[in-house]
This record gives sequence, C-alpha cells and structure tokens, in this order.
Amino acid sequence: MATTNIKEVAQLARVSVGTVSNVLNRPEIVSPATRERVFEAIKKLGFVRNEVARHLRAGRSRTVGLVVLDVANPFFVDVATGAEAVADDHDTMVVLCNSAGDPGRERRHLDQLEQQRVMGILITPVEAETPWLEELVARGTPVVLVDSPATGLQCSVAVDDRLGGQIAGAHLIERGHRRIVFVGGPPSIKQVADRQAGVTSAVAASGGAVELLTATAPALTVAEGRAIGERVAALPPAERPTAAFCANDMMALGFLQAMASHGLRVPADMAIIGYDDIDFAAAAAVPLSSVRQPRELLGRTAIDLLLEEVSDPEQHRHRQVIFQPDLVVRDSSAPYRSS
Amino acid sequence: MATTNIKEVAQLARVSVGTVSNVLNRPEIVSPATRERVFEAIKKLGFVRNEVARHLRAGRSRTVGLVVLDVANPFFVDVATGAEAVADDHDTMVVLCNSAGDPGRERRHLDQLEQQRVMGILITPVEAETPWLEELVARGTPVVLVDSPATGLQCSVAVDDRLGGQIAGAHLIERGHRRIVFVGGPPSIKQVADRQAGVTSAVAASGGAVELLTATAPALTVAEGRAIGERVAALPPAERPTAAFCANDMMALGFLQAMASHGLRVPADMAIIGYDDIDFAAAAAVPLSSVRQPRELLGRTAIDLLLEEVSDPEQHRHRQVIFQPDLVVRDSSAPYRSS
DNA sequence: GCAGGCTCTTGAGACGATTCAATAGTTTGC
DNA sequence: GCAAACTATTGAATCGTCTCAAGAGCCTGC
Repeated sequence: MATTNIKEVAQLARVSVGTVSNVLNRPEIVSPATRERVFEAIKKLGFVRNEVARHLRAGRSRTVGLVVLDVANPFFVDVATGAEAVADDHDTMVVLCNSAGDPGRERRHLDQLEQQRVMGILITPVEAETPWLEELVARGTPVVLVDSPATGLQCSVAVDDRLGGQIAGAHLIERGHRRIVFVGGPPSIKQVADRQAGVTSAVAASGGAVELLTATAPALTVAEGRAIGERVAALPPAERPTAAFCANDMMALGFLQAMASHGLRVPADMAIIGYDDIDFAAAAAVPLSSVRQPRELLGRTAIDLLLEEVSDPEQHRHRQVIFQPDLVVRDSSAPYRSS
Repeated sequence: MATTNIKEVAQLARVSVGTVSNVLNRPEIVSPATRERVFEAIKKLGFVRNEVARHLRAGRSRTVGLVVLDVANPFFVDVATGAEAVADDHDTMVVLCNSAGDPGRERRHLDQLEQQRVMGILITPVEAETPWLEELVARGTPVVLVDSPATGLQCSVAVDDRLGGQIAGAHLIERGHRRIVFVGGPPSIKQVADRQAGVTSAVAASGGAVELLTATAPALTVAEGRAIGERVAALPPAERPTAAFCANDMMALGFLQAMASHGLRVPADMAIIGYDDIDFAAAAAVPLSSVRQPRELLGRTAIDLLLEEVSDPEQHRHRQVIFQPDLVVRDSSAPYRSS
C-alpha cells in the first residue's frame, strides 16, 4: 500500500501539513519556493493522495454507480460507454455493476454503492416495483433510472418500448406474417412487458387476422433464445409461427442459431426481428433486423440528469426523458413467401 | 446523501458510539437488550454504514480494480465475469475500467485506483513496457497482469499467444493456403505481437512455400477489421491472400463483413480464423473458426493470485500462470479449393 | 516609527467509523 | 465476605486530508 502521507511530506519539506494540502489544491496561494520544496518532497517519497480521506472529509465522492441488467449484453456496454464519456469530462468515475437480472445481486450492489457514498446511481432495475430504490432515494442518494420510465420520484431516460414493439409487430404483419411469436423474458422486467404490449397492440390492430404466441424465459440471453428457438423449431410446421419478435438481440441471435441447427431457413421459414440493434446484429449469420435504441445517448443523458441534480439539488426538477426507437430492416425479416 | 451517522444512532439508542460499532461488527459481545435497542435506532434513522470512513480507518479496501483494453470486446467481459465470481465469494468489489487501448486513459485509471487505495489491480496493459505499473507496484499496490506474461516483478496469468498463433497458422497451411494475411493491431500490444510471432513461425516451418502478409490497425475493433477487409478485398485476385488470421474475433467479424459486402465467399474465396472464441463468433454470418482462450478462468485465476498475495504478502511468491489455447474449427476455415 | 494592509504559513478541528485500554458492574469460588 | 474472573460498556485516540481562523512577517505610506 502506498503508505506515505501528507504528514511525511510536510516533515521532509519542513512545512506544515496545511501547506502541503494547499500546494495540492490551491498551488497559486503558496510561494514558489515553498511549492517547489513540497513538490520535491512529494516526488522523493512517491506520495500519492489518499482519495478515501478526501472523500471522508468532503462528504461526497466523485463516483457514480451504474447498475445494469447484463454486462454480457453489448447494449449495456454501449450505455456505459456513453455515460463514461460524459463522466470523464467531469472528473468523475463510473463503476459498472452487473445485477445479471438477479434482484439479490442488484440489492447487494446498491447497498455497496450506498455505503461507499457514491454521488449517485444510474440503474436499469430488475423489477418494476423497486421499494429498495425508493428507500435509497429517500435516504438521499440521487438515482436516475435508465431504459425504464420512472414514476416521478426520480429522473429517468428511456426509449418508448411500447412503440418499439408496435413498430416491430406492424413490420412483420406488413410483410405478410399471420402467426408471430414473441420471444420474451420475465415480464417483471418493464422493457419486456412494454415491448410485448407494443406487439400485442399491433396484432390487435390487424383485427384478428394475426395470431400472437408468447414464449418467456428467465433471462434475456443467447442461451435462452436458443432454448426457445429449439422448442419453436420442434413444432409441427402447421403450428409453427412464421416470424419471431425477440425481446432483445441476444435472444434473437440464440433463436437464429436454433433455426440454423434445425435446418430452418431465415427468413424463408422464419423471419426474425430483434431489439437494441447491437453491433453484432449486423454481423449475424443472417443479418438481423432490429429495433434500434440510441444506446450511448441513453447513457450520456442519464448521467447528465444525475450531474444536474447533484450540482443544484434545490433547483432540480425530476424529468422523464423518452427517446424514439426506429426500425432497422435487414435480411432476417425479408418478405414472407409461403413455401 | 445518507447523512445519518453512528453518533446519532448512539444518541437515539442511549449508548456510546463504541457500542454501536460493536453491534455492527461483533454483535455477540453486546448484550441482547442493548443490541436490540441499537438495531431499532438504526432502522428508525435509516442508518447506512459509511464505507469510506471504515476504509480510512482500516487502511485497506475491499475493492479490486480491473483495467481492460476494450469493454466492447466480450472477451474482456468474460474475464471480468470470472473475476467477479471469485470476488463475490470474498466480499470484494471489482471495479471495471476501460483503457480502450489508450495509454493516457490507462494511466488515469491507474492513478484513480491507486488514490482510492484499492486492494490491488488486475490489468491487461496497453503497452509491453510499463514503467508506471512498476512504480505503482514499488509503492505497494499489488498488481496481477492479465493475458500478458510478467517479467517476474508481479504475478501474471496468460495464455500462450505464440502457440495460439502457431496453431492458427499451421491449421491454415494444412488446409492448403499459401498466401495468408495477418490482420493485426498495434504491435505494442504484447498479445498481438505474440500471435503474429506464432503465425510467422508456422509459416517459416513450411520452408518458404507460404507467404505471410501483414496488415495492422490502431485498434482491435470490428470497424478496423472491416477497414482492413475492404483493402484486402480490393486487391487484384492474383495478389489477394486466400486466408486471414485475425488478431481477435472482433476484427475477424469486421473482416468477414467486408468480404460479404465485396461479394467474396467465406471460406471459398477467403478463409478466416479469429482469436478468443467469443460467444458471437459461433453466431456470425459464417461461423468463425477461432483460437479459444479460457476466458473466465483467466479472470478467476488472476484474482485468486491477487487475493493470495494480499492475504499473506510475506509468504507470497510471484507466479506466472500460463494456459494453453486450443483451436475451434468452424465453417470459416473449411478446406481451400482453388476456384 | 508605526498603523494598516499585504502575503504566506500554521495548527487545530472536523469527517465517520474502529479499536482498545480502562472502568463499572456482576458473578463465581472458597 | 471478599478477591478473582468475567461481562458489558465507555471514551479517547486514530486513520489522512481539508478548511479556516489566526498569526507571523514584510512592505507601504505618511
């Protein structure tokens, strides 16, 4: 451990600790000669500031927690990248925490972050109901919900998932599909529920001509997408849907793999549309159509809101920012032709 | 900010701060009645321990920094996942930092981590020469090099990249390729240099029958892989290599996309082999052959070494752990047939 | 020569939790 | 009944830094 402290520096430079602190924080008020001596002592001892002590004194840290549902999902990595870009400009550190869709892990991370007195937390919650979060906010840690609209208790940034689902559904229906499966995850995740509601409303708008099936998995991963794909592929052709709308691209990629391994052609036998438009979607076996979200912008906006709240808590009014998704059509949802 | 402190709890429970601390840390030595009163006060006030103060007092934290070359590369996400799994079992937090291949960013992250007095740092350095790192170690922060063999100054975990390159090269040669391009990144990155050395030695072993070209990019990303792919695709067919060995899967995916957009068939016109075997490699347009590394195991082993060093610095001897890569053959490197 | 105004520097008191020697109170053993 | 042993609690010191009121010099102007 770098164990040299400001006191040793002060001794070596023959000044008081207060002066060393001044050299570090307001060098202009220290005389050049003294400043030089202090710098030399710092260098000689290899002194490194103890940020922990500074925080304790200051009462607040320059760290923001970002709790995401799945670090393995590039969507969240992009959100994090956006947030970090802004944080960098504000001398702030972002610590990335992975709840992996597990409320227990989420809670442990939140506890840890609160105990560390982070400046604030950006979070994509596992569940729609978030009593811990509300307590945490009540105790004074600012929170911004990411990719999940808030109830007014705090700020949030989100993309209109209902609209996204609707766009995806309308697209598949327009392409001639009459039997569509929604490949989703736990409906407790707000985004999943909304996307499902969106596709459901698109189907309803078709006036009964289109049938919507639903498959749910415990997590939005490639493996779960593949598992559902296996089950769908195993259906007798007459019962099998001709198109799948997946709750995210990870699932879509897994679903796509299952189609391939069962000899089903995409999009001829099965059209697929994903969600998020992660970079890997375009590089997939069959380039994936997907509902695109402004990933980095979500992260940037979230931390902007947080920094705004922190810098002027009195003036701050909570805001709910909502972005629009848009559809990226690639090969996986080419027009339906009955074989 | 959760601003209630141990003192207020003590007042409300009508005990001393020492007793509150005891309730928190050694509840068994406090009488049940007192303990209960303190718990009630804690609950009533919504008291949350200040980890910063604990840390200051204790002098050491329960946090480990993990500095990676590229968070957008799932390889590193998997390494991080492995490390976090072990950390979880030791009540330790992993802070993920992204150097993005930029020495400046790397240095800023290292400074930050040192100032926060983290327990130790796991890092995949941007450059082979690492003077800052050595100073950091000299000042007392334990460091474990990840995916990069150390010089003996500290522990390291790595995969034999030279062997990996050799395996990939031998495989392509065995498949009949006589003109191979190495799609690499900055040679300052040790892994890249080693993989290149490996393929070079495989080519040398062929006794002059095989020609090896080299393309380098400033970063190991999908975009850079695509850019190199564009250049290679533009070569006259006679000069064009028939196989590409990419420094990692991200580049391979980009390279693959470029082939597709130029109408070159993989593997008929161009065989491709990647490195890392990330999950997306199997889901690519043409499933990618790749040199597999034990990704999570790297992370687990790295933090194991770190925890070992921290828990008993006297006894600890630095170790260099080296794993073996193995080849995963998929469609992208099917046998070469002259068109 | 001295008041008043500078410029630097100092030193003490937070910040919030932990630790430990000291103390008060209770039980046990004989 | 009293010393010894034990239990429960206290209070002060400590970790490393920052802040700020106060002080020490020094200069300037009259």
